[in-house]
Amino acid sequence: MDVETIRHLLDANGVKFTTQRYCVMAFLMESAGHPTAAEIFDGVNRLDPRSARATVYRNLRDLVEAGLVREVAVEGRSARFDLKGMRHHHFICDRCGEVEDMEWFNVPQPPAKFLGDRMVREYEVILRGLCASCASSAPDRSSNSG
Amino acid sequence: MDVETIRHLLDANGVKFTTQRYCVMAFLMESAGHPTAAEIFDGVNRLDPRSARATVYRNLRDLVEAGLVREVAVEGRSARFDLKGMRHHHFICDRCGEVEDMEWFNVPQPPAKFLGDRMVREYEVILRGLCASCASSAPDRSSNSG
DNA sequence: CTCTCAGATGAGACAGAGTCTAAACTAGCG
DNA sequence: CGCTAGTTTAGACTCTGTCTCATCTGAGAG
Repeated sequence: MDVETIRHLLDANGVKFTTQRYCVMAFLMESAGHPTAAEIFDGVNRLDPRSARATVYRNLRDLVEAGLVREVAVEGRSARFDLKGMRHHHFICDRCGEVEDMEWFNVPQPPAKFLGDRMVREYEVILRGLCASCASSAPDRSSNSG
Repeated sequence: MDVETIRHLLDANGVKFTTQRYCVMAFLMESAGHPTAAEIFDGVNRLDPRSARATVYRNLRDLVEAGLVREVAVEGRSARFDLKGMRHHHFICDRCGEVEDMEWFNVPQPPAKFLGDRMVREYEVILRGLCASCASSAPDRSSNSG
């Protein structure tokens, strides 16, 4: 990914360009799935140890604040991150915890009477179940649940 | 809440009845919102210190497994729990992190072509924005819009 | 290029959430 | 009551995420 593209993205969103921020953005862009902060830290430093853990976390937060990155909350362990580009829904696998993007399909806005005085900024559909690979290898859950 | 009602609920879902599980269920039933594990631990022991922290966490997990309780993940905060009775969507406040139930409204199933081989167990809509009380006291965020 | 300063980084201590273990306990049954 | 499988306890432990402050860096000015 072109350094200048990322520089512009950061700049346009009022975030100062730094090597460390570049690395986080670049990693997120190359990354197919939804890496956790730990995976991002790891991935960024795999190339060359150049970001402290605190920095990765701080930058992730700044990038979320700036609207460039989305944080996906998943039941269980740690937060997962996602470049905020195209709108999409999320599918979360019950078994392996993988988060997959689902192509955006339109969902009716909730009826106004349900909303009351709330101000909706965004919404998405969360689907849960078994991802393709877990579904195909799904034995059963009844024998002994781990 | 009637002890026997909870006993039956647990029994019907293959979960052994214990005082500690009763307390968690009872607390969840009385609880209006979506307490965190820590709040549940706290609430249960406010009556009388009768559950270790590990027990509360384990029971919460067991209850989720058994399908009696739902876990709601919130970005950047600890998990919140919710008695799984009526189907509903969730509204998460950007500012205060509060999770509110939204009355269930129908959402079209995602087009099959998007699903591929995934097996959907359930789905819900997550709405994000400002809850009624944060919206009314919202100063401004508009000076630099994201 | 060099100077300068606001803002960013690094290292590691720290805090909070959640898990694990082994010994003791209890629900449910006969 | 006594048995047994499953549960609870206490607290150490792991992991995720945050904080501090000395040091460093990006980028504009000269």
